[in-house]
Amino acid sequence: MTNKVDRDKKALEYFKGLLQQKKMRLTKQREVIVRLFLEKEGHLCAEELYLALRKQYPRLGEATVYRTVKLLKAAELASEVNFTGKRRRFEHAFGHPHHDHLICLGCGKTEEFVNQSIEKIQERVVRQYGFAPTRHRLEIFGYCRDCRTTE
Amino acid sequence: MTNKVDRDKKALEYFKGLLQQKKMRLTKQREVIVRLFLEKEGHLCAEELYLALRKQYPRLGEATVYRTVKLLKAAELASEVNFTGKRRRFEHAFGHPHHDHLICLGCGKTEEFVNQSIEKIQERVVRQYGFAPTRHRLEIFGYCRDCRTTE
DNA sequence: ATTGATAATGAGAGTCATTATCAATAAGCA
DNA sequence: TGCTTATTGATAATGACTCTCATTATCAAT
Ligand SMILES: [Mn+2]
Ligand SMILES: [Mn+2]
Ligand SMILES: [Zn+2]
Ligand SMILES: [Zn+2]
Repeated sequence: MTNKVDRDKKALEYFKGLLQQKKMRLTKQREVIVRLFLEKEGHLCAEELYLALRKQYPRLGEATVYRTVKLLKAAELASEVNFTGKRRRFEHAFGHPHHDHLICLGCGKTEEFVNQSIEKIQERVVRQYGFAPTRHRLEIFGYCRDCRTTE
Repeated sequence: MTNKVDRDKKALEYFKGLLQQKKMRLTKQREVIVRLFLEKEGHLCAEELYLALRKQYPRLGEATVYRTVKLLKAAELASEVNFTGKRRRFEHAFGHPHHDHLICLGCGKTEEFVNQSIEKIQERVVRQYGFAPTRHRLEIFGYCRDCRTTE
């Protein structure tokens, strides 16, 4: 049962390893962006990371955050979600297995779920179509317990 | 077994009815845009409709197409999809029941499927979370029969 | 430690898809 | 056939990135 702290540490080490392997450099900027991304939970966008970091690092550029977040995705430390059609958001992927989402249209809250039966049936579906899947997303929009009208 | 022609005719009538009901006007532009949308199959975007129509109607404005397509969605004649994160696309909704998608990352082709077991299990999932769903999307990305490498 | 090659950064310009603005036009009812 | 006003088309504006490029910083080799 690895806890968050351990996982984040491993994730960072993994990221550093990848950079070396690809002859990319571990810059101060990349480090602080990755650290903040790992520390925070939920679905973050580049701008949020940028705004949170600019206080302590006023010289940090927004483009660098966009670049780093893209890098994180390529490194599979982050996976992208986009529920609203507006901003791209990123969630932890390192040590976080696949899951699907319930998205509340009232308060914006999201819940994660996994259902093995659904996953299994999907395998059958793709087989029927001769389709070789690489990833999928199942997103259910509606109203959470707190937001649904109780009538 | 209503055929496409009948369904499209009904869809157009329904649209006209809605306009009247909302004291909106049935303009020449709206009519040709809706007609083309209904006539074409697949996932269309505003630009494609615009480009196809500008030949015959060179004075048509692109903004009008964007506006009309939004109207079509509000009228539930169209439903929106966005597989790539780029352009918004619209597919027929009138007389076309819910379905999910297989999207080929090789050739861009999409296939539609419905699986009642998956739909049923989703109902169980949302019940568990006290969630009141309004809609969902299940999109499976990968490679179709023609595009998958046969190794 | 110092150097040097070059990867990365920051500021701002550019892009793309879409939306807003607004004067001119045209539905549709009287 | 007017009259009211919803709608249009041209264009400006916007949001969310992405690119450009001169400057800076990393890091392997000395
Ligand atoms: Mn999630
Ligand atoms: Mn479809
Ligand atoms: Zn809610
Ligand atoms: Zn294909």
